[in-house]
Amino acid sequence: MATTKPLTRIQEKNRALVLDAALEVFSREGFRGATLDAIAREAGLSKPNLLYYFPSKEEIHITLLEGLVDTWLDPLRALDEDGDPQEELRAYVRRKLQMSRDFPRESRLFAQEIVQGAPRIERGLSTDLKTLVDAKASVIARWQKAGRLAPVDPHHLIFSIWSLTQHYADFEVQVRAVLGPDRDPLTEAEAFLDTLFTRLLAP
Amino acid sequence: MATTKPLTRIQEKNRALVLDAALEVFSREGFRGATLDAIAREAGLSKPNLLYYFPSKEEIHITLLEGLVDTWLDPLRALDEDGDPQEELRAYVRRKLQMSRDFPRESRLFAQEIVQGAPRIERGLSTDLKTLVDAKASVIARWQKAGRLAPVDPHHLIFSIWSLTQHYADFEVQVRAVLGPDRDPLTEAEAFLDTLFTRLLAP
DNA sequence: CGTGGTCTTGACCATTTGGTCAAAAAGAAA
DNA sequence: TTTCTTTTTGACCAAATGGTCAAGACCACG
Repeated sequence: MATTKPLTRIQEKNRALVLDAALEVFSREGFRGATLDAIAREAGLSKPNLLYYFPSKEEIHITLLEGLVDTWLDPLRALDEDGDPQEELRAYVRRKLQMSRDFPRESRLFAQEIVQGAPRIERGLSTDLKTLVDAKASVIARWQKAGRLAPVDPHHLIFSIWSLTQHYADFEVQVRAVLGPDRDPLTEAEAFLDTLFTRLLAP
Repeated sequence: MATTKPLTRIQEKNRALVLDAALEVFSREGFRGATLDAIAREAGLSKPNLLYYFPSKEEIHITLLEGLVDTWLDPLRALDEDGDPQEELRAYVRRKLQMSRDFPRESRLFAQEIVQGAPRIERGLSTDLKTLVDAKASVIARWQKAGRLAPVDPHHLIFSIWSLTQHYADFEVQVRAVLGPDRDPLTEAEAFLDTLFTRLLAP
């Protein structure tokens, strides 16, 4: 097992610097489009210096994605079976939308990875992700069985939340192009999605 | 203006061959990840031969995207003001979902382009796309004013259709990973989305 | 046939890019 | 200061990649 040696202060700082720069570049250019030079420049380090902190471009990418999946699932984890079903789900939508607002780069990085067949995170997909989603789908199913929620397929309900919220981060350029420069997509989306899910979830 | 010379039969055939191969490779690997060698191999041509039909990698990509935007908007164009509002919109959803089933590569290619900021189709976005969407949004608004549709924001309604339907093509790997191998995502989606929009659109 | 255009390709090239290395420049510890 | 470790970098390298070119193969048609 990896006997993770404690990182020095400089290592701590510079690894974070690299990861942030890499997030910026990877999310903008994709894995293949991102160059080590570009990441190094963005991080304010020389290329060899960058490779002193990470052994390879791929390693940076993997590190980034691994940290991501967890954060990504947090809002779903917070779904509480003991709460009010409709309010719990609407709150989930709001949390996801908030992530599109606060972490668009992360959302796009993740989206690009999935669109390309998730070559670097298959593991996390079929295990961690599926496990959690199945568990929460069961919660939703129980709510429905108790008549507290409309009987729509729980898995697809979750997909719909993902797609509707992430759309505003991943396809931001398109949304802005269509709405024009004077409208605020995310604020409007919040109201729209609240209406949508209120109508969808009522028993 | 481009005095488009008539293409020979061989040109016709091989250009189509190249475009199909390019669609396959671009949609799988992204623009930067796709190599001319890979496209040539997929097309069954030599690299110089490929470049005999298209002057550059970028030109192939652009040709592909231009042909795409139109096809992409067809289902929306078909939205008919004189039809039944709810049925028209549900039919639009079905058509878009059908495209996710029939043309997932096209969907993914388009998605990747947008996620990366649409560097190669900005023109089409702020003109063609916006124009058409604004027009159809007006149609929806009139339907709503007549009390034939729930008063939800027309633009976001259209976004929701895009995101929900394209999700099944663009994030197919994720959807399959979560649903497991025995479920058919698209068939289930059709039923789910029909329910969703029935509930959302009722006045 | 032959001839003029179309199509195809092997060899080649310049640039980009991921990654290495040895040696210099900081730090830390004494 | 001295010494030992950690950081930093300029110079390089090999492979990959987009693209060129001249010459040959193929083809239509008078």
